[in-house]
Formats: sequence, structure tokens, C-alpha cells
Amino acid sequence: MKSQALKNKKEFFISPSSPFHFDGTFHKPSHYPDKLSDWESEKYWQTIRIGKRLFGLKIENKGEAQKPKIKVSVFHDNKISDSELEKIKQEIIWRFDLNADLKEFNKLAKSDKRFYPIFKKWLGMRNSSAHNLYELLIIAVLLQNATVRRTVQMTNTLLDNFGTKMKFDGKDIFSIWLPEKLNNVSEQNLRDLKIGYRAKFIRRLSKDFAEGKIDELKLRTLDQESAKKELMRLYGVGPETARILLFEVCHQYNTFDHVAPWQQKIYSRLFYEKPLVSVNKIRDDIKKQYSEYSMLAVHYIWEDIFWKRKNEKIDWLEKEIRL
DNA sequence: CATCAGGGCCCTG
DNA sequence: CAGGGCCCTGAT
Repeated sequence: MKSQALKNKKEFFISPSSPFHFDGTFHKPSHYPDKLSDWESEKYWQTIRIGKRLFGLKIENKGEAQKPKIKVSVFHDNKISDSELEKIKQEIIWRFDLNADLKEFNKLAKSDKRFYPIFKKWLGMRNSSAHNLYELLIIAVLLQNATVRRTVQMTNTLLDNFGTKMKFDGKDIFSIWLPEKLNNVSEQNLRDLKIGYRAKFIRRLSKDFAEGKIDELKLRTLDQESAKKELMRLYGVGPETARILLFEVCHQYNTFDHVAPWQQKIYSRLFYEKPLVSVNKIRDDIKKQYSEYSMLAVHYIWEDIFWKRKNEKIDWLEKEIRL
């Protein structure tokens, strides 16, 4: 594993659209723990790739919900150009959906008597992805057919073998490798790292990305159906992985279509206080109430329960999350 | 101890 | 379009 120290620093500010919720946007407690980012209230760290260069990011809240402002510190070696800084800025705005217009969504939320307290609490939260398409795709593949512990194990092994450890601002934050890094790694090499049949997916996906077969920027501009079709063409991407990517990377708010069995159990509990409600009913009810914002609405309620889980033990939830 | 389904997807028939 | 196989792990 490579390790790299970043000693220089440049700063700039971004004004997200209002209202804005910093912690809800930059920390997602439902995600499995990884070495790719760090968070404490009002502060967030991660790395970012622009072209082939790696930078460290520290993002801090310097505003208020109705007057949003964040400070971005970019840690780098040698020099950094204005155009690189600008690219970083635009990339942060996209990944964390900082220009989102949520007026319509917030209106819908107000009409939801039952869950309005939750929407109010997280008002201004965005659905976000710290990662680019390739990186999140790797994570999504590692989530397939695995418990949390196993996913964490696989992620760490891959990072230790192919990732880069970045040292900046007193933190050690990891970065996922470039796709071409796996060019000369055999499927057997990957299998030896105990990632199972995913070795085949990850190798083939890395090859396709290294050859430039996937245009992430174009994907961001497509409508949901076209984007989904493009994503499903990728080897190892089915309905669930496509949903994750569409929602988090493409910011498609209405992707509440595929519901996995373990998610079904949690939704049944959250929405109906019953052990098991049919997927069709769950989907129909949500779509009826939140139409174009179905997945975003569910995201608020989903993350809210995982925030609670940080401080109190929720027995029924513990049972459904397979650690 | 053995067996099995699972935070899906691919492939075959 | 249904169903078997896949790596591994924990539940039974």
C-alpha cells in the first residue's frame, strides 16, 4: 500500500442552496464503517481524485440552515492549479448535491403529518455520494450477498493491497485505486483476498473503466430510465446495485423500485409497525405520497433511524441488520 | 458436527 | 422466466 503525506493547503468557500443540513449531508450513519472518510459534528474529511491526482479534503460548516456556507480545505503536494481547484469545487457540489432545489420535496414533506417531524429535523439534507461512479460501484459490489462484517473485511483488504493512504490534517484517510491499477492483477490474485466471485466482477468492471467505456459525466445528464439502462449494462450490476448508483451518484430522487428482502422488513417496521408488508404495497404507498421524490423521502426516514441507533439500542433493527 | 440462506447477479435451459 | 451456482460467514 502506498502512503502519501499532503503538506500544503488551499481554501475556498461554497454556498449551498438553502435550506441546508450539514451533518445529514456529509455523514450517513446507515453506511458501513470504512477508512475512506471521517466525520465529527460540523466537520468532514475524505480524499478526492481529479484526473490522476489525489487530494485531501476537509469540509467544515461555517453557516446556518437558512444561510448555508461551507469551508473546503484542499490538501495537496507540490502545486495545485486554479483549474484543479475549480474542478474540485464543482465535483463537491455535484457529489453532495449542494445546488439541489428541494422546494417541491419540502412541500410534500409538510403534508405528511406522520413523518413531518423527521423531515423537519433533517430539513436541507441531501442524498450524497463521497465517491465517483467507479468507486461507489466497487463498494456496491462488495455489499452484494455479504454481511456488514464481511463487506468491511473485503473493503479493507482491497484498500490495503491497492489503495493509497493519505496523511493530511492529522488524519489517515484511504483512497480507492484507479481502475487501471487492476490491469495486471489476475482474477486468482483477487480471489486470494477472499472476495469470492466478486473478483470476476471487479476485474471486468475495472477493465471497462480503464478503457474509458463508461462516461460518468454523460450518465449524470441522462434521464432516469436511460441512466438505469446504461448502468445495467455493466457486468455485475443488477436492479439493486443500479438503484444505489442512480440515487447516490446520479441524484435520481425517484428510484424506490427495487426493495431487497432485508430492506422490506425494516420498511415494514418503520412505515406500518408490522413485521412484514408486501413489497408492492410499500412501493405503491410511498410512490403515491412522494411521487418524484420516493427514494429521497425514504432516505430521510431511513437515515433518521440509523442516527437514533448511534445513541440508543433499537432491538428490532439490530436483528434486521446483519452484522 | 453439517447444512443453509444471505446487504445479487450471471448464466443456462 | 425459473432456478442453480457462487465465496464466505453466522445461524440453526
